Amino acid sequence: MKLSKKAEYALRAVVAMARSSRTKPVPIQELSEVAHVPVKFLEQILLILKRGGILQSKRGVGGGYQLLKQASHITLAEVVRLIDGEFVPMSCTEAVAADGSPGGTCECGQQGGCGLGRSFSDLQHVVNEYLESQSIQDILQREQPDDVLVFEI
Amino acid sequence: MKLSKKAEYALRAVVAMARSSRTKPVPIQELSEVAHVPVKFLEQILLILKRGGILQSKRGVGGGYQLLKQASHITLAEVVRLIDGEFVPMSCTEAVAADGSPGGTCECGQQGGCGLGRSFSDLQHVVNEYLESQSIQDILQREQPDDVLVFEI
DNA sequence: CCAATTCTCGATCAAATTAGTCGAGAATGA
DNA sequence: TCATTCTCGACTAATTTGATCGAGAATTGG
Repeated sequence: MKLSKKAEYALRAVVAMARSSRTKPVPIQELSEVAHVPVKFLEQILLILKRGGILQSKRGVGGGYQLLKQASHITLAEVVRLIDGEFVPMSCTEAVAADGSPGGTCECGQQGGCGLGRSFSDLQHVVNEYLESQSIQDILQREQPDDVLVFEI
Repeated sequence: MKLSKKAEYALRAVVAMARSSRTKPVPIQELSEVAHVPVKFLEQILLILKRGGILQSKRGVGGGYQLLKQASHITLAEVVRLIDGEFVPMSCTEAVAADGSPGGTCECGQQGGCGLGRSFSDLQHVVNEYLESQSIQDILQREQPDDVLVFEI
């Protein structure tokens, strides 16, 4: 019941990019150092974020990655969903439709959604709403200024 | 980012036991059928729940498992924590103390807790509070009476 | 005491997932 | 043309997950 390292690294990378006031692209190599993420692993991650419309890239000298949107318009949910997929706490939540109406049959054998499915479906919504509510900008504002590592400009 | 099958099965088993009005112990075999969980796997699970103080067992003919507490006094949190351990959404939340005071150094390199750690620590609390708030009795009340399978008495 | 029943428990196992690496290649700019 | 930097598919090692197996110990009924 936790984020994958990949998602955690993705968040770290996006936060690090948002922290920098630099307008030039950041090479993977440099981002890797600031965010404490293995280079080749970060490579994969940034590619996913790019395909997901969060970043843009530029090749060659002076190239690297840049945020495509403002930090205040990128939510935790967006990043996490791209990497780890939707948060689904257990199999039976899938049988419960958004409006609570009966869906398919749960793996547990009951039809129209079981009590556990309903309860965990509520949890799913609580979590999603929280992740949607938090932007990368919000994260920056909760950092302690004295301990933060920023790119050199 | 989801419960293990083990935790899901544990919840199903506890809910099934709570559903039954029977006062005699339920054998693993029977529980396995009602809860749709493989017998030998369920065996392991029930043992954990027993050691965790949720169930009691009795051997021999007429033996089986029984809830040790009322359904209204068993929370989802209790069951899930026994099987899957504490919900910790990411590594950096560990560096944030319960009161928000600076803890150790995150894996991300920052000291006194990073912004991500603080935000996910909040999520952790939201989730824990939800799971603590929901009892097995609450789950029973959300079942649809017509579709539920109960033990024969 | 014997046999059937039922829990106990450690070992083992296959498949899936996770975390991370490698190396070749394509685009870009100087 | 060369250095730089992203692109991308393949690969691997370790871990976790989801089970299964089999021997054994307790309990009850006869």
